[in-house]
Order: sequence, then C-alpha cells, then structure tokens
Amino acid sequence: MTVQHPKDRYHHGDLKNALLQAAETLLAETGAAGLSLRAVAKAAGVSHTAPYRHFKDKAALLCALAQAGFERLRLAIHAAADAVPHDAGQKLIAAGSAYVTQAVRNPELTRLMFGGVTEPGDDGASHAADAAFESLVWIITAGVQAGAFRDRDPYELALVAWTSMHGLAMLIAAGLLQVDAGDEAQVDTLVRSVAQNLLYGISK
Amino acid sequence: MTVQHPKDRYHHGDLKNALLQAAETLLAETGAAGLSLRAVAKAAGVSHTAPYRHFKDKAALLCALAQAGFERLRLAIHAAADAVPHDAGQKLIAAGSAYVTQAVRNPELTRLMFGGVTEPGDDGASHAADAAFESLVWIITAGVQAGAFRDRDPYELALVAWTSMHGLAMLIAAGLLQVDAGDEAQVDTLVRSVAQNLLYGISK
DNA sequence: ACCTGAACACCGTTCAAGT
DNA sequence: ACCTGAACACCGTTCAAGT
Repeated sequence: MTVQHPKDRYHHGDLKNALLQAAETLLAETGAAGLSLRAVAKAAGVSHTAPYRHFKDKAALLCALAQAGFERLRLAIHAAADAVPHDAGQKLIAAGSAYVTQAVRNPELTRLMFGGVTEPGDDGASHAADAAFESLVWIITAGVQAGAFRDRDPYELALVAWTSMHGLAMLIAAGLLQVDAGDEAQVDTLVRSVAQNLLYGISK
Repeated sequence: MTVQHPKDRYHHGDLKNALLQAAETLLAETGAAGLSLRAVAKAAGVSHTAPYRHFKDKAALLCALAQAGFERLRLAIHAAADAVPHDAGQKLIAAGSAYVTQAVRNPELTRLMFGGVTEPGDDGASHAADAAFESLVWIITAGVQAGAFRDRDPYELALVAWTSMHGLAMLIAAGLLQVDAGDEAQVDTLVRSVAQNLLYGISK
C-alpha cells in the first residue's frame, strides 16, 4: 500500500505536466488575468509552493504554456499545408485556416501567446514563435519556386500573408469580429475571403 | 487659504481624468499585468479606495483606457487619410501607417485594447473600436466609388485591409517583429511593403 | 529531490465613518 | 458628493523544515 492513489504520481516526475495541463484548463476558464498560481497548484493537488520546484515563477509557467501553443500552431500549419498537394495558393489558405482555427478554439491561449509574455526574447517561447512563422515562410518559398507567387523575397511575401492571417486571428480572439464558436465553416469563409483578396490584390 | 494646492482640484471633478492619466503612465511602465489600482490611486495622490467613486472596478478603469485608445486611433486614421488627397491607395497606406505607428508608440495600450478587456460588448470601448474600423471602411468605400479598388463589397475589402494592418501592428506590439522604437521610417517601410502586396496581390 | 506550512508584502473590494 | 481607514479574502514569493 504505497503508491496507489494518483496523487502519488506527481511525486514521480509528472507534476510539471500536470501543472501545465491544469493551467491551460484554468486559462480557458478565467483568462490570463484571473489565473492564479495557487489555483493551478490546487487543481493539480499540490501545495501552493510546489510549482516553484518546476517553474521559476508564474511568468515562467505562462511562458511554457505559450511555447506549447506555438509548437501546436507550427504543427497545425505544417499538417494543413501538407494535406493539400501542389497548389501553393491552396496550401496558403489551408495554413491560414489552421492558424485562425486554433485562435478561435483557444482565444485565451492565443491572447497569452501574443500578449507579450514572450518579451525576454531569449526563452523558448519566442523560439517556438519564430519556428511557427518559418513554417509559413516555407510554404511561400515553395510557392515562389514553383512560380505561383510574384518573384519577390519570400520573407516579404510571407510577412504579408502572416500579418493578414494573424490580424484575422487576433481580431477574432479579441472578440471584435464575431464568430459563432462552433461554426468552423464561417472561419473558413473568412479565411478564404481574406486569402483571395491577398492573392489577387484589392486594387483594380 | 482653502483650495490652493493642486491636490484640492481632485475634489472638484478632476480625479477621474487624473486617474486615467496616471493609469496610462503606469501602464506604459509596468504593463497591464503589473498595473495595480492602488498604485494608480497613489500616483494620483488619493487613497486606494477613491477610484471606486469614479470606476465600478479595476476592469472599468482599464476599459476606459482602452476606449480612449480606440478614439485616438480613429482620429489618427481619419487625419492621416485626410492629409492625402485623391489617391485611395495612398490614403489606405497613410491610414495603415497611422494604425501601426500608434501600436509601436504604445505597445502596452495596444495590447490592452486588443487583449479582450472589451469582452462585455455593451460598453463604450467596443463601440469606439467599431468606430475606428468604420473609418477604414469609409476610406475603402470612397476608393471603390472612385474606381480605385475591385468592385466588391467594401466591407470585405476593408476587412482584408484591416486584418493586414492589425496583424502588422499586433506582431510589432507583441515583440515578434523587431522594430527600433524610434525608427518610424522602418515602420513606414513595413507598412508600404504590406500595403503594396495587399493592393496588387502576391499571386503571379 | 520533492513537497509542505508559516510568513511577508502586496492586491481588489467592501463598508462604516468622516467632511 | 467625495474621500478615508480598517478590514477581508486573496495573491506571488521566500524560507526553514520535513521525508
């Protein structure tokens, strides 16, 4: 009768992940402002000082959460683009859709990711953010090489694609662009509209 | 000898503005997370409960701050577009530049404005946000009528313009796009690059 | 190594009380 | 009307102590 009840698992190296998972759940419920380290610890079933064994402070935990968000974002972009063969424009639309969809599904996480927790710059979160952007650059670069996009610096083209999709994602996450939470077709319509105008220009 | 020292002016209806001004200063220094109502009150020279005479709670004060930011944004967009006669594309670039410039100069305020404080929806902040967006719609609408832009729903065209400029502004405010704080020419270059691609499309 | 409990300085908010 | 001071429940963080 020693290590049967689940609480004991936290003494075996799982606490860090348990804390991150609890934090993400609380984040979605209360928002970053209302998230307290003590509540996270309580949700994970440990004392309110236990998290300091795994995270330097509250900011470090939020940073780790943001980093995980960026990594998921990179994977989602990658997977979405890979699922569409050949057509670079369609790949871009699929990637943008993945980007915006994650924001719609996790508005609080999105606000955390792009809310400046990643200020220090030297930490893993900004690295993960850069990697997510790189995945967009690759799509554009491939498109330029395939002759689908204008013959410019892929970074410049990727930047405008990134800003468009990011802006759409952030406006939705901020609640300034109303989107029915469940209606993913609506998200797709928005993304396609923005992407069409982006691909062919709004000028006559 | 009754009302000579400035503190007394707060007893004459100025406290609300004094609090807002103190809050904006502290916001720029510490960020929204580190901003405490008690520190704002102290900076304004009143007790820590005095703000409750003018704001329902801390969120209400932050909301008022965001609202002021949206109003300034609308005025800046309006002024920038007005300063460029005739050419709709140039008006759009000027408006976008004003949008991004405000974000570069006030990153913390920008994060506050678009960080979801305006959730309730029924308050003045979201109204002010809508008004700022409307100022972009007007520019596009005028451009469509003048035959400068594609003959589509101006809202759709304004949305893609908005998302692009908003995305650029937010990436800079989040620190993901490095911009020298003082270098406004760099901001202008970025805006022009995004606007060019937006106007003429990235597709070949 | 990993976790606890007491302690400290802070915070938002409420409320009775002062002018 | 407008502001104060004490009070309450909470918070992040530190630290000595336990196993």
